[in-house]
Amino acid sequence: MNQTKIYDIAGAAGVSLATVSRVLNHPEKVKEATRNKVLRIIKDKGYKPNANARGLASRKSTTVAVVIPELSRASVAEMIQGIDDAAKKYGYTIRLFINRDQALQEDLWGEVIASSVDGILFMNDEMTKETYRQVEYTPVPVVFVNSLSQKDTIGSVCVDYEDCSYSITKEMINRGNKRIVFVGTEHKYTLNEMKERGYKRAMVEAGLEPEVIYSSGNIDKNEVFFNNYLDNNKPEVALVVRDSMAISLMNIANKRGIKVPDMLQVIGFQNTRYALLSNPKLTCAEIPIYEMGNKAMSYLTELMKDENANRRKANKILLAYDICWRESTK
Amino acid sequence: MNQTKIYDIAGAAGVSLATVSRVLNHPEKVKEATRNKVLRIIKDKGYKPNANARGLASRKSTTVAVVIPELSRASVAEMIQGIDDAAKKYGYTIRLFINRDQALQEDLWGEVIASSVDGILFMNDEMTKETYRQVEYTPVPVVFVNSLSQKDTIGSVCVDYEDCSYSITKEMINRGNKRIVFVGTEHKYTLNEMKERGYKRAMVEAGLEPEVIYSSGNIDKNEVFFNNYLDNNKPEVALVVRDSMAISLMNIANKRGIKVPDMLQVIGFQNTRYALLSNPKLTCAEIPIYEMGNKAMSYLTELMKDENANRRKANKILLAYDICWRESTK
DNA sequence: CTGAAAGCGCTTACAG
DNA sequence: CTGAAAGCGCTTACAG
Repeated sequence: MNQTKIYDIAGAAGVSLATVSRVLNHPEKVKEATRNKVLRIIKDKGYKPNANARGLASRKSTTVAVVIPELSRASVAEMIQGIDDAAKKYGYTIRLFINRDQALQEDLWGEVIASSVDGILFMNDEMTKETYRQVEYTPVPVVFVNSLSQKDTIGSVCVDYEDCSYSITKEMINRGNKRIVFVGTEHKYTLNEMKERGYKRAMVEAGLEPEVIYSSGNIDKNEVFFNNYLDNNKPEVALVVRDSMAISLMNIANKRGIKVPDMLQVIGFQNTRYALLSNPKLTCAEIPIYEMGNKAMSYLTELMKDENANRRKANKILLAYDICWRESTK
Repeated sequence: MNQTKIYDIAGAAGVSLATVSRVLNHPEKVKEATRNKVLRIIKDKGYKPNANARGLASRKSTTVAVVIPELSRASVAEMIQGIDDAAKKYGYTIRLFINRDQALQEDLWGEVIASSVDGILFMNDEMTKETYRQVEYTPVPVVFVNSLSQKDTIGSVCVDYEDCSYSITKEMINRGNKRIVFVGTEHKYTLNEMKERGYKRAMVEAGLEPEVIYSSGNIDKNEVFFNNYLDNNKPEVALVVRDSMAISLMNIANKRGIKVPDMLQVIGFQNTRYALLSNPKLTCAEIPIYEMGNKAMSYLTELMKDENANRRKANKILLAYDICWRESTK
């Protein structure tokens, strides 16, 4: 019930509490014999230093905040897995902040800062000027994950979605397809806009007419929307920003007798488990989500170690993507 | 850069820091005029109390640990969503601990306790004696989520999976089906065992032979396994513990020309988005995952308020489930 | 209703 | 290499 204190360890080891503290934080400053003795007692008693006291005294907490818009997306979960693995490696624990409501972002950010974390991993769907301002005033290092920073004072780890979208589009054009439609989301996301730009660039370069439609994230609405669209259109290829939407589209096409991939090819942008459970299996961009989280956390630990991090130019780390060709393309 | 301290507020308001502290923690003890003045200055300066100092002085941290086996399951994400909403309501923040490796659970638990959280929400796939022992020695309240506690000193919020499985099986028997197979996971999970028990009970009661097979969580392996199974078996109904496995099975059946639901009916146990994106759409148990997280967090706040919580008998809260009949059954 | 003071459990210059 | 002491930023009895 009563947790062991540093005093108890000091007492049992016959040293001062300063020495126990040093064993924990600067072991090289303690004579080996003393150190081993203290270490043994710490282990015996199962002593764990109180995190609050430690944080208060050292002005460090060895915890990082992970700020995400929501959790239910498969990609977010996998990213956090990557973050957590790196965090464990460097001895950090994670404090989760879910920012469901954009309007409340400023409040949330206040909470994050007050929680006295040593650094922040920030994933945000929409980067506004306000967001950048907030981040720049933050007293601890911040790294964007799965978003590209526009300021070179703020680091980010991302994938070049524009380039990815461009490549896929170009490849499909090279394969002889002409009518390629880009399916985005009604709601504007910074990342989806990158994809849209890449698509448009490839189409325009090839002298083809870009065709962009926007659908909802809701499955029922999607089905109505896609049915309507297919009533009047016969695209050869659909590039769909979200896997769930891509699968929805394939299901609708199938029901209408439009064979995938023979009559319509469909490509998604994430390699979630959905992609493998669909029938036919979805071709999609392979985004290294786990690595993104992992790299971002590693990078953040570097910044947290570096006193002058905030004055230095920040890195933009772009991870390589891949394309997973499967059954929904020919 | 330099955060405002409680001293700054006290200075600006012309009161002692004790008064500022009271405004924050026991506002009713402060005269209204003083309180309002202090509150205004707090707001003006954007003051947020340092969480570590607060935690140290009050021996409370207003943070709770959420311990989960992994994050990539859709159900876990949704549960955390529910937890987070309740946490926000009561002013708690969440600290996430991912317990990927059962063997390391004891270490993890040590970390959790050292992090000086006020309470713990614990989701665990396998409840061992060791686990119970750990939990009982924990100095703060613990609530199991999506697991049923066997001890009446430990509270839990769950669904009666056994009953759920029993009902579904019975319903399918009533509809005239005889050959009903239960598809579990190779790896043993406490929850899946509950489902298996319910299934068996219904079968035995009806004088039917229970038939249980175990498959892997891995999609590729599943496909091989299901193909093998269907080579030699013609079940009328498959009850599958995991949605992704259920969908895999449907896809395989489809490819083999086994029409779902005409020749084979498939039922899942979670209502994830997979269920809606499958073709045909999967019939499944509707487990109130979000509510589970939400209720568990609410219950935990009650326990955290109650000094004697650990001496009282704990609640077992069983949430109602539903069944979502869709296209994969007839 | 308010203030002065002790104390929460650590870390880290500063001496030695 | 080690100890005594100050201090981190709060909260909360205790007086008044």
